[in-house]
Amino acid sequence: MMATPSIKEVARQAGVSVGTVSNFLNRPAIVAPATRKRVQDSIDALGFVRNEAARHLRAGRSRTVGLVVLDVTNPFFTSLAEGAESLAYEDDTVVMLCNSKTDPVREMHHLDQLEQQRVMGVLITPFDSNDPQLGALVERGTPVVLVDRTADRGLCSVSVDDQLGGRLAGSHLIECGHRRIAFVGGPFSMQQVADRKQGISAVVAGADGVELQCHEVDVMGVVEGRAIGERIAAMPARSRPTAAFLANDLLALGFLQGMAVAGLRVPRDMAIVGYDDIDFARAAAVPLSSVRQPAELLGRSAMELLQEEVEDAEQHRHRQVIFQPDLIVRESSDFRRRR
Amino acid sequence: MMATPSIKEVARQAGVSVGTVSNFLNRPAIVAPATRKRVQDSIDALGFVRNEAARHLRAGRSRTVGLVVLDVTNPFFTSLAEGAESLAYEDDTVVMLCNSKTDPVREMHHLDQLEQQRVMGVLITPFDSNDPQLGALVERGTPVVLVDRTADRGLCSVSVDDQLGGRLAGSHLIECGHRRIAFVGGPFSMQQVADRKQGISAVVAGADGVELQCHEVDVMGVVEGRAIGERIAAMPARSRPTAAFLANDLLALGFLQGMAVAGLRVPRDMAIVGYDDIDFARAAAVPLSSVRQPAELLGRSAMELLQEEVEDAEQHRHRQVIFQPDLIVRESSDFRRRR
DNA sequence: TGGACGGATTTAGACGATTCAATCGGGGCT
DNA sequence: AGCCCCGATTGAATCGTCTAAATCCGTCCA
Repeated sequence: MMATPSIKEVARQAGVSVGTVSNFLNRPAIVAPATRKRVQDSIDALGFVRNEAARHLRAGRSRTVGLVVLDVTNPFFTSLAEGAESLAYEDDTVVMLCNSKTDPVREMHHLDQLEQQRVMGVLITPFDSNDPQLGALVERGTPVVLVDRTADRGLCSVSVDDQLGGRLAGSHLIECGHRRIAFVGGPFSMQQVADRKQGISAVVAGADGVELQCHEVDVMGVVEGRAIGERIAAMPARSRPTAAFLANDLLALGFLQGMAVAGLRVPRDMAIVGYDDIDFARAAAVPLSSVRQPAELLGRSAMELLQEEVEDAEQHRHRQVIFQPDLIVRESSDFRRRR
Repeated sequence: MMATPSIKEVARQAGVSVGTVSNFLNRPAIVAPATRKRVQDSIDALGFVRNEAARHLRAGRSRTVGLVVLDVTNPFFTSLAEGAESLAYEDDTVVMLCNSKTDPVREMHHLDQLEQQRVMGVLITPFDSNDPQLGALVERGTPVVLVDRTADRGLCSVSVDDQLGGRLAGSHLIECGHRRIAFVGGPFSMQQVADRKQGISAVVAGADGVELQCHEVDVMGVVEGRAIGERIAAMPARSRPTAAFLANDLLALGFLQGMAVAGLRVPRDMAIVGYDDIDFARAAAVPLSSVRQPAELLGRSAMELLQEEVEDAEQHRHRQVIFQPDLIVRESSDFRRRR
């Protein structure tokens, strides 16, 4: 039951000082080849594994980045995490994935833990970007990059133009001849959702005789989408919308299921446009039109901004990067309704 | 640009020694109320945050548990993580969620990182439970609990009787009158998949005139399920299976989509039984029959075993906990075929 | 031959929190 | 008044690694 050996035991076994072992680990070039071999052998023999906590303590900062997302089960966020991780990997840092589940309490808990761990930085899709807790974290010196949300104050952020996304979806549906359109998303207090709503509202307002019905949900998941779908399907055909724009693809997939259950055909009876363009969207029973966000790129860029800030904190200038969304038209909305 | 204050500055500001501050943090009861207040005030004033790395170094072990899963996008695993996390939360420990994506290289990388961080322990659904890397980790003293997989050697594990699950699904389909049944899953080298297959094979072998077709996939996701579904749907009705048992619900959902695309009705033309009973299963266009695994309980139990082992490493005896699965029958298989 | 040079290695603190033995101080008891 | 006791507090050592400065030891050149 020997404890994990430390650098000290490696040094003793190899007949060198701890400094040399440390040099071997960090700057092998300055260690003589013969010594190098002896140290390597001792490391192998003892099964030495670096103690990250000690390195971290000494270095003053850890090699871990916290990534706090709203929903790990949403492929959009896992793609995003993928992107962040791929960059981190090259940089020999670790991403700690935290799931806030759109719950401010959980979010806070995670932020606490991450701060105690003195993470290099935090990438976060915050529930509320004006959260004082988040502000305090920044205040105390942890670099924070907002993800999928535009920073207003002095922070870096990486986001997608959600209003444009909303406009793209709206214009498309209007062009297809729809005059009663539903918007589903929530909570409306979330900036992303509000922006997408505002986007479609704007184009609807600019078109004659087009009406927009908004439905708010607490959580944007499949189950909620299906429930709303069934409710809308139950409306009399006269007043029922003929198209729906859902604020994410999970909602849209659920909505699609709701249509199937209610016996409405997609896209003939109901056109559907989702958001995010996750893989499921393409693979759905009726392939889903969706506003694509470059999820992986978002993750990569956020990590890039963070690395930039960490490397040169002094003269770092916060930047807000904004990407453009694309509308991907598939079968679920591809039906030209006659006026 | 002040650095984060340490316990030392808190002590100075409060006019006490560092020992007292530490006592305040760890054993507040033995600190005099007046002192307590002064320390608390200083902490608030300075915005002190504990340094986890230092605690960890001193304590010799961290308050983090690594959880390595095969696929974070699979709700089964996120439920499982949920369960593990809920217990960890009570115990003031942190769960580090790692996604191996069914890739041994990624898995290894995560194990390396976790070991360097000297995590309290690792909960893992390994790609291959005989991985020497995993053995080495255990050898060097990190407690490991296998999840959703039964340990053979000296390890704790928490799993579900997958053979029973396979038998349940098989019996059900046979009772419904099906004589040509497909099994889809993969890779077959994974124990869980192999067991489920073996379970259904056993009951099929015990029934007269029933035939089982097995299809192997690399990854058990929606996309793969749909592809297999379309392939099977394309078979001539004469030889096409009338029922399918899928080794997880993602496959089953994809398979269901494949049926819809091909114009086959579920359950009339094709009965479907999935595995895991994730939320999507109930919410699917045709509600999915599924073999339910108590995912959250699995996570909780695994964490429990780990905590047990950590608390009393000396006289800990490894245990293999096995739960029973339940078959949940829903519409996708609820059709009594005449012989 | 002596000194300077330079590469390889060692030495000696940190880093921040914890812990335990040592000390302090005040109150109560004889 | 003297002493003891006990709760509260302090001080110092420790965890494992890193780094800057110091040392060592050949070698080369003047």
